[in-house]
Amino acid sequence: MTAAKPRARSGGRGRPSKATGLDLKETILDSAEGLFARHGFHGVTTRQVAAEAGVDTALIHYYFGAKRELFDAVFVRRAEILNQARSVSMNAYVETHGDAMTVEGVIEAFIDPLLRISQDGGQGWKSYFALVAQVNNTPAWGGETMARFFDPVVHQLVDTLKVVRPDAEYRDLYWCYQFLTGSMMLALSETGRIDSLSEGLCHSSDLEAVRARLFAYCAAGFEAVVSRRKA
Amino acid sequence: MTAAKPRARSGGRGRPSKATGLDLKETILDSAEGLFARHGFHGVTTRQVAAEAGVDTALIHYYFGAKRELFDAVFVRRAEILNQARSVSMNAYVETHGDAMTVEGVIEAFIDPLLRISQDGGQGWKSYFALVAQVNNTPAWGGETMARFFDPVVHQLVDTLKVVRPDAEYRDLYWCYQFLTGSMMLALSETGRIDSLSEGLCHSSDLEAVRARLFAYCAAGFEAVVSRRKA
DNA sequence: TACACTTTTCATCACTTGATGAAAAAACGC
DNA sequence: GCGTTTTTTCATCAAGTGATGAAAAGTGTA
Repeated sequence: MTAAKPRARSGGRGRPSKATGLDLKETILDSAEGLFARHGFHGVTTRQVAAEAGVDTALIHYYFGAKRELFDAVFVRRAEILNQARSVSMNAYVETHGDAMTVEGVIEAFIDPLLRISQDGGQGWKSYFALVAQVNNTPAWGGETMARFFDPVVHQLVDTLKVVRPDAEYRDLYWCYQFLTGSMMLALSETGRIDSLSEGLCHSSDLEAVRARLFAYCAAGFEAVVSRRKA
Repeated sequence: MTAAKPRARSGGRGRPSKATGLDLKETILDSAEGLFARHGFHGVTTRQVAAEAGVDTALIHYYFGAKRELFDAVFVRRAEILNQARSVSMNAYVETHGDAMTVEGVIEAFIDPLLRISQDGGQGWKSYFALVAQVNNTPAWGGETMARFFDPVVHQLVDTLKVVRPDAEYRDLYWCYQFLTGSMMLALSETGRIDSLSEGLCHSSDLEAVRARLFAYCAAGFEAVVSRRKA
């Protein structure tokens, strides 16, 4: 599809295209990311990745080894950026609000970085979120992969929520997190389903609409579960 | 794994194994369902399906044609049962409650049939829900598939909610439905992620715990979005 | 038994898959 | 320039892919 000429390098501008190998590596990761996001791990062949990156098949194995290692490289590339952004956001919220923290505020600090990155980060990030959503729903090996990369920041969320609502049970917090992540991931993956379902009334690419509703939605659901259990 | 002997028929009990073809067809669908649910469409080969069903590869093509048609047969087999159960449940709720309908009641009538079926329907249904969840997060062809089978009952939900909250905007209703379905599908697919995340505190197979929280969670989120937009 | 019909198996095809070793090309150090 | 190392291409392999036609086995009907 987006076929690249075999030897088109880094824009032909600025530095005299010194780094020959490194940006090809990134190009391969970009192509793999988009394809994996659309068709899943097994739905993509190394030849497709190579073709879209404008590169020989063997080069993929030269840089990344086996196909699964390529996938992991795609997954890990943005995971750390993501985790750091969320962690920073939540820490900032805790520091600036102190005793005035609210459930909705904490949830917003947890989700909003992802929305913002998706809005400002270009197509690569959108593909990545679709990829994560897919992995999240893969029973076979998705669970371990998600846990390996995203457990710490989730625990940070749960612990912060526990500070805001000290009488909440951890069981409830974890269940509510699961509900939250289901909604969030589906929104971030922008499947386009809501577009046809609502007959054009909503657009899954309209993350501003998500922002205007998701925080309040999750926070209210959250409070309801916690208080109901308390009663 | 669950290898079946090539000629083990319908339990060896009761009728003298008259229906030779039809129950083999079901056996193939069962095997395909489980494998597709775990590894996705592209992660499964017709040979694997045949092996687990204890059947020759060619028989799959004899009954279902191409691999994709097999997948569609798996998908459609339970979709109608599902839709009817939900439709019946919602109609019953509307009839029995009339003016006393609540948002939470409608949502429960929409979700609870799925939870009940998953609890009482055996492993086949659990696999099926995992499969649907996976399709729901597949950008390539998942959207059309979901729309084709599940749009009507969703519109029924949205319309009923509109009756309960006449001043709500359809845009909000559709967005809230998307949040709801993200949570619901993740819960139904029982990925096991919450088990390790909560360090044993929660179990994704515990649908009773889901029932005790999800309805209230979604309903409260719902009311919050609707009333917030009104203000 | 003979016949028609359906179901199941067997053998195989044309093609794709992930992967590799060796050669070629490019980049680098001097 | 020259030797070395890294990067990229080429040719190819062994295994597996979905699919099919023809034969075999089974089933029902006279």
